[in-house]
Amino acid sequence: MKKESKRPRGRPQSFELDQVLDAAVLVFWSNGYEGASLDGLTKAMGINRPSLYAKFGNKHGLFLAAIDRYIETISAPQSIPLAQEADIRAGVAGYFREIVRTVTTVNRPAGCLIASVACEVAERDTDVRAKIAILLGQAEGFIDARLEAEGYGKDANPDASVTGAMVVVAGLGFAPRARLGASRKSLNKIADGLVHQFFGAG
Amino acid sequence: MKKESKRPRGRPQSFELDQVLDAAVLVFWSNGYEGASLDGLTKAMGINRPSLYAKFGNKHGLFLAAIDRYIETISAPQSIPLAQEADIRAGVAGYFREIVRTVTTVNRPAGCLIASVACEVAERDTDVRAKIAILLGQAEGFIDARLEAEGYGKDANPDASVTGAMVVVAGLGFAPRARLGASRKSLNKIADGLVHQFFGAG
DNA sequence: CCATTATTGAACTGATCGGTATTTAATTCT
DNA sequence: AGAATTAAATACCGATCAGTTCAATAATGG
Repeated sequence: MKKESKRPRGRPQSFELDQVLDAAVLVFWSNGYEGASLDGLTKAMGINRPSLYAKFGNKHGLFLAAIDRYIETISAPQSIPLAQEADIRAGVAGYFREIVRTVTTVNRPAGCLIASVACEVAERDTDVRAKIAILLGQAEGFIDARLEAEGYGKDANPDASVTGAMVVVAGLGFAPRARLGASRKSLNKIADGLVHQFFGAG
Repeated sequence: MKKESKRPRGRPQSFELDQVLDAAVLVFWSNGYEGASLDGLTKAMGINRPSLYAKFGNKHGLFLAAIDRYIETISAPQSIPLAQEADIRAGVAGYFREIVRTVTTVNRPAGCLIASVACEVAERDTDVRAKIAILLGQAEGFIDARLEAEGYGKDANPDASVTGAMVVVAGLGFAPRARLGASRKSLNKIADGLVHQFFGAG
């Protein structure tokens, strides 16, 4: 039998990891990577610099951890409809709707930490580039697998294996549009229009 | 009669405005706004700080001028097919092809100064946000106008007036995907697939 | 030659940058 | 109680940031 989690020896950590990461996510999301200062980060996270460095190594490590947290709490839920809706058409529709919802949620930065910030930084940060490329590749593969399982679009498109990539690229476009101030309503119309073009009147 | 542009009195300016702006474009394109330092900018532009400040006021003014230069030299040519191709289908196909070409040109930063950098900065820079929002609005309007003139898609889509916005959003997705390392070939397949979905087999 | 305008390069500003060293506080173990 | 351990808090580090000033110099027109 394992004894239940024993508390470590020294002074207990006074902050919740996920909680301070959520705060860091917001700062990076709004200010970008270089635009986010350690003062701003520590202030928002409610911890001191040494605690931050003990936990995450440096600013870059914190950024990577924040990206993981964002993927876990925000990106992954966007993909749930892809797996759970009855067919791939409804799945992509839900996927787009979730994206639109997150990129236009008020009292939060517009756009998407991945599409708006991480993809910008990816040009000069190979860690970030690799991480996000894998994430998008998974989404594409998942869509293509369901398409194949449903026998969908094989005849409707010159190359059926490109549909997942098409959906992902189109999905990436919502974030910059939202960052310029597009309304949720207008983006939802675009989302519905895209689904209509991809999968027909349904 | 006006006399032809008389040269000013003193020492002539030793740099070409467009030339130093092209250099600034590359620095911002690769490093982002906050990631671009005045040292890096002046070095790449080949001018000194006082010359830069005399010409552009400050870093932000230089960024706005660089965006204008980018629009003039790179974004605007992308839209030429929209006006010059025989029909809107070929126009959008050329538009996507041009976007893919620019976001994957080697020996230059990946992605797009507008979609990758300016849209990120737009979250905290109202000047940039307004400038880019107008630019995209024009592209959408132009596409919708041609669609209406050609009577295209009115019946194929729940709301014909959304097609321009759909095309622009999808077009915005190429830049982040390229920034993650997508090849020109793969993006061209996506571009062709999108045109196929939007306008049929053609 | 003179007046005018621009370039140059360096020095310099105060602020802020990312990152640390040091001390103090809170806890467990012996 | 006291030693050991871990984290928090303050203050601090050198470097770099955007932006400015200044004096010297260079190129033009009048």
